[in-house]
Amino acid sequence: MAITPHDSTSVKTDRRHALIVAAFETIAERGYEGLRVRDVAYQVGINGATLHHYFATKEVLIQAVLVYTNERLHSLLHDLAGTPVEQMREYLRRLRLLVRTEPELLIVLAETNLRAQHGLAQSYAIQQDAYWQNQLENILSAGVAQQAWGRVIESAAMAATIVTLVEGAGLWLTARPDKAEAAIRQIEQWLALN
Amino acid sequence: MAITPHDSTSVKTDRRHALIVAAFETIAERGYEGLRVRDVAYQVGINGATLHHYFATKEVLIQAVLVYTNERLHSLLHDLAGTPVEQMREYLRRLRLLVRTEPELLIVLAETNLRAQHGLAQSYAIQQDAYWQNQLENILSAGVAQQAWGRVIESAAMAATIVTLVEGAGLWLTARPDKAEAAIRQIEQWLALN
Amino acid sequence: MAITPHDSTSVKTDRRHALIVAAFETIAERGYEGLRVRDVAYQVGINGATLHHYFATKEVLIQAVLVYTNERLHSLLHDLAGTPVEQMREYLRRLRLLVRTEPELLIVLAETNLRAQHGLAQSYAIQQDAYWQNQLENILSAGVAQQAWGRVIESAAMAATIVTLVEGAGLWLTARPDKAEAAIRQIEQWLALN
Amino acid sequence: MAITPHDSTSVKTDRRHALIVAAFETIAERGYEGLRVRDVAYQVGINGATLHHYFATKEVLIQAVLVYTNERLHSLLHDLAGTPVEQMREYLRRLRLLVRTEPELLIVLAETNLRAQHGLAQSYAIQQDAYWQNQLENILSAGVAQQAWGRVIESAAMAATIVTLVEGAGLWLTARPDKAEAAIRQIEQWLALN
DNA sequence: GATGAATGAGCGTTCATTCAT
DNA sequence: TATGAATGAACGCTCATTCAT
Repeated sequence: MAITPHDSTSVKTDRRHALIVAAFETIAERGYEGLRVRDVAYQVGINGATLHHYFATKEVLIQAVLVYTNERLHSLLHDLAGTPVEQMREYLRRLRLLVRTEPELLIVLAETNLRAQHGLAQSYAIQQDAYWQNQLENILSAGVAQQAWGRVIESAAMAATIVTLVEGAGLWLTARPDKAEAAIRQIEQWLALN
Repeated sequence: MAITPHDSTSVKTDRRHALIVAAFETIAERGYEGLRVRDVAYQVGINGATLHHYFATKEVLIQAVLVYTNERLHSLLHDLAGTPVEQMREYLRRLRLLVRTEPELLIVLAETNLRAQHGLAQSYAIQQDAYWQNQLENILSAGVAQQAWGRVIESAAMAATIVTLVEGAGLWLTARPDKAEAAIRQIEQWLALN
Repeated sequence: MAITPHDSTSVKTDRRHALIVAAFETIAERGYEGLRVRDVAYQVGINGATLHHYFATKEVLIQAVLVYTNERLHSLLHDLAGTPVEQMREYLRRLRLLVRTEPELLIVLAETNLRAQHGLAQSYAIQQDAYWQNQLENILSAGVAQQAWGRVIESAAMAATIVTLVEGAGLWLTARPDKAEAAIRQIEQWLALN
Repeated sequence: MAITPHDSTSVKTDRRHALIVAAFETIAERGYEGLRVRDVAYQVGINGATLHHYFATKEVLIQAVLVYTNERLHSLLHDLAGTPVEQMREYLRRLRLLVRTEPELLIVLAETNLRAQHGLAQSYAIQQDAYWQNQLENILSAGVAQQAWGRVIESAAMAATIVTLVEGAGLWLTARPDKAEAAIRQIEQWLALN
């Protein structure tokens, strides 16, 4: 049987990751308003001071959460195969799953975008939002070339609308999760995917 | 005829209102995260302790801001006259004006709805959101009866979509005000108002 | 019998003064290294947070201690009457008294000057030191004009030497108080005052 | 002939010495108030924890700095040859050089003596100070026996004055280096060495 | 009603020290 | 010997709230 030494590098990475996730969950649950570094540390079973080994300041931790959040969000766009119609169908399928199993993601996204309106990490938020919209636009315009959507649509405007709508639904994922479902159904209708 | 001095009741009311407005503006600028009762008090020229004569706790002040915000928001729906088409046209005109001249309103709405996801004043937020959506739905269904929208629409879904879309745009009013304009234009297109 | 209401202004001034004195004494006893705002507050019987009502930051408190220290030190130079010889005699008498009854003053002066070498409040320290030296030089040169010192002295150099010597003695007031006495005796000898 | 690698004892000694020097320089630059063991360790290229292999506690490191400082200071008294006049001339020449090229030494001495007033390593400071004064007194009294100083001086008092004056000048080496030069010139004048 | 003073609880952060590897 | 990880105790400071005047 092979020796499987615990790789010390990954231990550190793991703990960093655990802290990011704990902070992420705290933000989802209590918002930035309720984020306390001590609590985050306790959640992963370490002392409040130890957290500063991994993240020099609270703000650095938050930035790591931002990256984590956008990575997860953008991963919904990865490896979409087939025709534009198939790609959008798959994308909306993933979105639906996300809303049901990981609503925290869209909540944290909302928290982050709102925070950006007050100047914190604003340019990063804008950039990530633009990336999302562009990716959708690419799929949509490919479909337009094939007259795939069953009606005339303007790719850029539709992409913007989808993004804004999903972001708006993210504001309500705890209190009114049905709003997200309604939004997704609406998108399906616009693209004649139902 | 007797002199009618500014009676003390209205003085109190005025000051309460001034405090609500100051809190509202602070939330718009810095978010709930950056709301300090002392700052609010200083903005209206009173001592931080004096504020507690008007609002027992910070939370009570915030609730008053909630009421104020929703009143202003719902006032966009007041006195809409004429046909459903005219009513929607007027409503969107008002919305456009709001976005340009008082973006704070939608920003505070976003802050508030997000906060409600963490359990604070959640039922109130749900109720106000439902009121907004219902009012729109009423206009839209009246239009449907007259085949006013140039195409087949489902009133309830359309009302929900409009509300969610505007709320989503509210997340971006500082960093990307163009998103709100795009959303409104999109709504006009759905309703064939352009 | 007259009513003697407790003047609220002086209450605030008194507490500010008490905090300055408490900080002064802490510095004398433990140095800047051992100065804790909480301890200072507790010494005057108030909560650590309350101290910040009177001094916004620790640094502001320290600056107030600096002013207090230099005022007390320079007060030794006030109202020196008579001939230059009499003035110096009186000055050294006061210095001797100070060393015996309030050695803290010269210790805090040493702490402060040393701290200034690391850049903190340096210009203030230089200015206060220059004032001290100038005042002495004025007396000494007046005496020179009257050939009062029994021998030829160079006023500026003598003033500088006296100041530096007293400051050096201040480094030892706890462990070797005799060094201050020796220094003063030495000065008397230079000026033929004994 | 066998290879004689840098034996481990001297490696350890070297590193200890490097740490002492680094601590010494940090104290000169930022005072005891600004001394951080981590910083000292990083300056010599080791981890903060590793420093504790060489010095069990911060206080032990500081004591080593004390010894180092006094050794360097007393080395100015080594190998003074010739007549008392020649010895004092040489001593003051060295002192002048020290002030210009290694002001840190007198600054750290001041920091250390001041710290001793608060009870830390007090007896050691007293002892070292006494040694310095005695050595000077020996030279001065030898000169007195030869009527070397051009005037009547009291060896013990003069030695004490010189030490205190130099210590006082040490308080100002950064902000007012001219004070040290003035002090040395004054000493030369007292001993008719100019 | 209005205020200055006061407070307790808590916050993000620092740092000398310990310890398993 | 050397280190990264971890910790407890503390620090300066903030803030909503209370209270006597």
